[in-house]
Amino acid sequence: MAQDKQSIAQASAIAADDFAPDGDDTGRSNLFTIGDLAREFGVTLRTLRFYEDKDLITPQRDGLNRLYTRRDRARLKLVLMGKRVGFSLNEIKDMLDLYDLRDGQVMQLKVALGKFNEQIALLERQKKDIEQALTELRRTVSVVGGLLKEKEQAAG
Amino acid sequence: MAQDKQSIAQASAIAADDFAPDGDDTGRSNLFTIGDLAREFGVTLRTLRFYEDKDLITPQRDGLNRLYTRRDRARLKLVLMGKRVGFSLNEIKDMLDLYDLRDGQVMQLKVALGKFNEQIALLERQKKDIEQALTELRRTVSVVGGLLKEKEQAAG
DNA sequence: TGCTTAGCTTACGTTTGCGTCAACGTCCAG
DNA sequence: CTGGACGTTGACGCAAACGTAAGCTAAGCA
Repeated sequence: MAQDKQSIAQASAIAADDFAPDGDDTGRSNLFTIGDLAREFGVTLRTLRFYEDKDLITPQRDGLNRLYTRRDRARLKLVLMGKRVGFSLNEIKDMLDLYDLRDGQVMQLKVALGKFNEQIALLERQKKDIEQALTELRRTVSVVGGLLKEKEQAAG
Repeated sequence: MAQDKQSIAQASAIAADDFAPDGDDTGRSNLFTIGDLAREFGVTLRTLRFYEDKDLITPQRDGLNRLYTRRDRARLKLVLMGKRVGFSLNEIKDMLDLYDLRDGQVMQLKVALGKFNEQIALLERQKKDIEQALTELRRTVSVVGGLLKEKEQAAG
């Protein structure tokens, strides 16, 4: 089953800002090390490298060392949000790529909106499945519980 | 995400009978071929062989061909029910093995009951996770939807 | 100089549940 | 004799997301 363990950690919500054309890169602390981001978002270094390998985030380099910009950080935020709501990394990549095309902004937002709605439908189905499973389990528990009572009385 | 596709097909409910000491094997049609069971339960041959490989079901042989008894059939039923409610094949195997020990019947039923309740708790957690994801997605949809309206108005 | 911290790359391992060939054997109807 | 239907045993493939070494580098500091 999915949605397993640690659904804890960073659940930094998405803001309209995260969908802005290009995060204002004129602040001060604009560069992060891999460790910085890992700590901030509660992921491992391996994870960040993995995401890079999958072209989800593409930090610059200072020699060999990775340097993440605010834009990278924003992307990571979107990736993690995507994961939380059940998208696969591939789906997330598709959306981010689409976003990068920037063919007018509107198109991509519409596409994303579509995927979000699909995902909502999917999650609702899963929720139903789980509810059915719960129903069956509870019924079974009562059946088995009944048997147990009998047995214990008989043996008691 | 789990609970994916085909949650359709055979959802033959569990009855108290399925937990009986040993299915009365004195009826007539007591032997089934692999194809029989596959059709009856809507699984593939591959699946049944796979279950055998995992020691979930251990049919006899007629030469090379598998022959399933009513007991095997009952086990299969339990396996599929276990799957429906989210147990892994390993967990299911553990329970079936335990069941086979038959150290007094009561003990195993108690253990199973415990696992069922754990699973109920797990599913409830997953349900909550999904609900949270849904909440976040819906919020995001409204945010993105808002952005879209703005953009479309601006662009006319 | 030696330790610690932080980072790097490469690459195999893990888990779950089968799908999908490949290459044959067997038996029955036509 | 031939073509299906039904069955058999391997055995590789896959998807997802990293974990987990192994082995190396470079900087900082005590």
